[in-house]
Amino acid sequence: MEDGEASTITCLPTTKQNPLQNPNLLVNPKKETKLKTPKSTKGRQKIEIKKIILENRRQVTFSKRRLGLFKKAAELSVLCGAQIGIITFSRVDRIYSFGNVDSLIDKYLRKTPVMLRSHPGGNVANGEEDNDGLMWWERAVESVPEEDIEEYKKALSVLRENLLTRIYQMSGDRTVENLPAFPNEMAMADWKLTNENLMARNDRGYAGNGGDLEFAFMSQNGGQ
Amino acid sequence: MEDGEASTITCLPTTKQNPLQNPNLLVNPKKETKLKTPKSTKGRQKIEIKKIILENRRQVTFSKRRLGLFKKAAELSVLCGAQIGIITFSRVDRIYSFGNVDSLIDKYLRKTPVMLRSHPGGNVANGEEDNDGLMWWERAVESVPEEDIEEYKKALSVLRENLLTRIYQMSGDRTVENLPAFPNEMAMADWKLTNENLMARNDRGYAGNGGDLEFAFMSQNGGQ
DNA sequence: CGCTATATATAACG
DNA sequence: CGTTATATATAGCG
Repeated sequence: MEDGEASTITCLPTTKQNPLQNPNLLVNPKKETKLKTPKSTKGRQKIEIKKIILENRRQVTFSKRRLGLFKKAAELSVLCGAQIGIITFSRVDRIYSFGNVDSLIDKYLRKTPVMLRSHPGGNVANGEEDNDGLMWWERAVESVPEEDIEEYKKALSVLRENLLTRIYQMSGDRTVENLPAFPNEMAMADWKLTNENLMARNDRGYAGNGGDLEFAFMSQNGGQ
Repeated sequence: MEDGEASTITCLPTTKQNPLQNPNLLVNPKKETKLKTPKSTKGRQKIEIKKIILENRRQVTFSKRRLGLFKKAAELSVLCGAQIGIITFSRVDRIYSFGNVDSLIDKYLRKTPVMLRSHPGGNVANGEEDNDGLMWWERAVESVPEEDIEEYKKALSVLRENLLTRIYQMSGDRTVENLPAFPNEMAMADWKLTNENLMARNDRGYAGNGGDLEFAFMSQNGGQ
């Protein structure tokens, strides 16, 4: 990324011309005797996407790629005006995050059906706002009337439980697109196949699947 | 945008013969008429990391890059055994997530210092476990003794408040490396350094819908 | 969506 | 951490 020149189209040979060509390349690449290839490095080698064993090497890779990932995220974020958040836990539980994680988490949780399910008997979709148009979980704890505190406690508990449940409910990866309904176990462990159709479909499309949509905090965007 | 600086092929390859030159270029290095070798495509063009205006184009880019991002994440996840979660909200609030988001969110929230700070007077670092080695916020709400319920409520409230605060406190990106206890701002600076104003609008006002609060707690690294 | 020509990301190696 | 040689990701287009 750190190119130094904003080269637009200029009158240059379309192909890379490199003044700093490698010696051996300048020579006739064809016939070669035992002249050793002075290639300074082997360059980027193809690697298999399997867990890197060497602790050390893995660490390095983690650093590099994490940075790369974040960079990509940043670009995507600005190119398309999207909000992106990334949370990463290294093996030692060190947290590396990117973006307004907190904000996104909140947004995510709100849109996630799980929370709704936790609601102590009530249909949020019906708009069961009590106070200032805020949903029960949005209200400050203090505002919860004493008589409802029991329910509130229960709700919180269930919420956490549900969350945890869902956690173990799936492992591998998951690429779920939006959720008018419940996150469907979908494609996960696909990319394990190879780095081919890693996350393939999943995009666009499953709007009325399960149909067990019980929550409706859906965004009001119409959209595009 | 389509534009084109059509003035592309006006120049001749100034280079001396590059042995590895593109075939079509090899054919006629000289001024050419309209012989069919128009290079099927212009190939990947360098783009500026600025918000893409054309709705259509942006959509395409979003799809492609999102996929790429997720793929990278998947690879990183496997290569180094790290847990990665990505949440993405498109402009229209469509959620695209990758990984065990729920799990990570939970983990994230638990490790967040904010929560610790929210503890009604207590130093978690000291290991103030009450019940089964669980921290107060890990215990089911029901397990909170009646006499502590007030404190508990208060704590929850503060927690929420802190979260909210932190949300607005920062924008753009942040790469915080977590610590067992309190977080410490760091890497972010470097990141930003390397990538100039890459990110800028990770967060736009989505304040129009009555409450975009989020969880966030402080960013205590006051020290730093 | 699939292609192609390039822009980028990075595995190896000081 | 900086370099180098390659493996990948993708912008532009049909």
